[in-house]
Amino acid sequence: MSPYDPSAFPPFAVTVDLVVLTVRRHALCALVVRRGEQPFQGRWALPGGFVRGDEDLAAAAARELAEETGLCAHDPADPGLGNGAHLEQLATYGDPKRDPRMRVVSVAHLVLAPDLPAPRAGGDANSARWAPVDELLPVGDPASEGLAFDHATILADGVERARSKIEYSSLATAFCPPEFTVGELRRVYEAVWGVALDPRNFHRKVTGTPGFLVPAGGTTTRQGGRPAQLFRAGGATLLNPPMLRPEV
Amino acid sequence: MSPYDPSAFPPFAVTVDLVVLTVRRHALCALVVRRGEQPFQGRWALPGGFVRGDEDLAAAAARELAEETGLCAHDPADPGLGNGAHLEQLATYGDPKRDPRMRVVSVAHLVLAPDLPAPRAGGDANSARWAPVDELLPVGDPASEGLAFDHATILADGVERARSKIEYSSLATAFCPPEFTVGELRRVYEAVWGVALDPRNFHRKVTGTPGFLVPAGGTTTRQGGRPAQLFRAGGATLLNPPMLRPEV
DNA sequence: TCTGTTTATCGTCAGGCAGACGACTATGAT
DNA sequence: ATCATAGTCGTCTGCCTGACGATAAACAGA
Repeated sequence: MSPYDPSAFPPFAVTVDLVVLTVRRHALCALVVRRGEQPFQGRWALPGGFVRGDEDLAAAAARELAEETGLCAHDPADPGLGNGAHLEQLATYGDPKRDPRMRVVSVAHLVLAPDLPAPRAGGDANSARWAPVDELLPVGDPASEGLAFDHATILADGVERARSKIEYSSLATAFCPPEFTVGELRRVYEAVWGVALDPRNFHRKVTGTPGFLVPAGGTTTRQGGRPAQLFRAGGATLLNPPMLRPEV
Repeated sequence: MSPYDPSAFPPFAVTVDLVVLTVRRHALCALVVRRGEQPFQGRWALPGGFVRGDEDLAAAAARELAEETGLCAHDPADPGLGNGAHLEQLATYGDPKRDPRMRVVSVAHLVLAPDLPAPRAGGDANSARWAPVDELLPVGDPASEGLAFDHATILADGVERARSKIEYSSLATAFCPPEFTVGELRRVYEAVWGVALDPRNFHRKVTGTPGFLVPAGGTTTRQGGRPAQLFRAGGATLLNPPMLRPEV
């Protein structure tokens, strides 16, 4: 490797793309924005943008997230609360032909957020929306007429990461408001995995895992039925033994 | 986002860095090369290099791997055998100050390889070696006088990925030669996790998991003691239920 | 007010799996 | 022959999970 002569390496553009997931009305949804320019003009795409010259990758992702949703990203290292969403790096996509205009390497990030009011994208309500991932990812069709660029692949990878990670971590609480009931948490698992879980066994599992949930000292009846105890996410981040995703 | 005016985004250099892990003499080892130039001249670093202008990220990683070790990377999508090592993307590191000379974004990849003969790095036997990861990662000291750049962090992330991934996948077989015994596989787990496992329970677990191991139809006594049956890695990639890493 | 519906929560029971560990087998070394 | 080393098969016990019965506490409507 020779000294850093600018002609010794090809120049790349580096972007961040965001897979922002939430649970709305019992469905796992992703944030998508409508493209206003070529290529893929008019098509839906994942939010994202260029990394600035003096900016860390995670900072760029957090900035884009704030610009698109107003969410304050929550550094995993910082256990501060608030309305912070979970943000983590997902993977990097750098196929030479993924953008027809130039060489772009995109560092995708995964964001898990509680259910939010309608997204705001530059004030234009028509240019950003929450879409159920099932609509964005038609079965077995990673390159269909869906999302722009390779964003269907990125979204699929993000969804798979979320599905597997809630198995062995307490990350599902990132989809919930600060205080939530066991039933609300169960509906998160059901929406993300697309399965029905036994309420009694789920209750036993989550309340029996030390450090997973801490009582918040109140009840709510916002789901109807008998009032349910309110909990906050506990300090435990790793679930051992994991919550098993039901087989096919 | 304006049209792609080259002045609208800062130029980046994109590199791949490799965390190449193997098990030698009961210890988890990583491949490191000695830097011949500034900065960090004379220090050990992870192998890596620039991504070419028309090259995919995985292809760049496979090319660097072949250049450094002669190993043929093994695309996870292609279940072909041979001496192919497992290669997967690890994470991307893009702190603006991680390279003092310029803005470099590095896409780290993880390689798991069976024990190899001594590495060859441009014919200079003194410029590349297998080092036990315990020596490269002094306890609680991610920024010590060890590896160059942020490579200690990258290595730590790669080791942690390997440690957790052999729990729920059959990836540990990537550390073994094409035919291996249950005991050899167990010693892989013991080296990667740094624990002792019960040979009887381990044998029951791996032979009882359908699709994990297939008999290769022979025995060997290369480890001493009673001859052991030889196995090949089966088709199953996911271990369910996982192999549990013992608690502290 | 009574009754049905909804959701939450507690209990019971059987099967499966993991950890601890005993027993036996088949090699090579001394 | 004896020992040391590894491999392989079993047993037992405790824990966890899945299936599911039963009870509790709210609301809606007759």
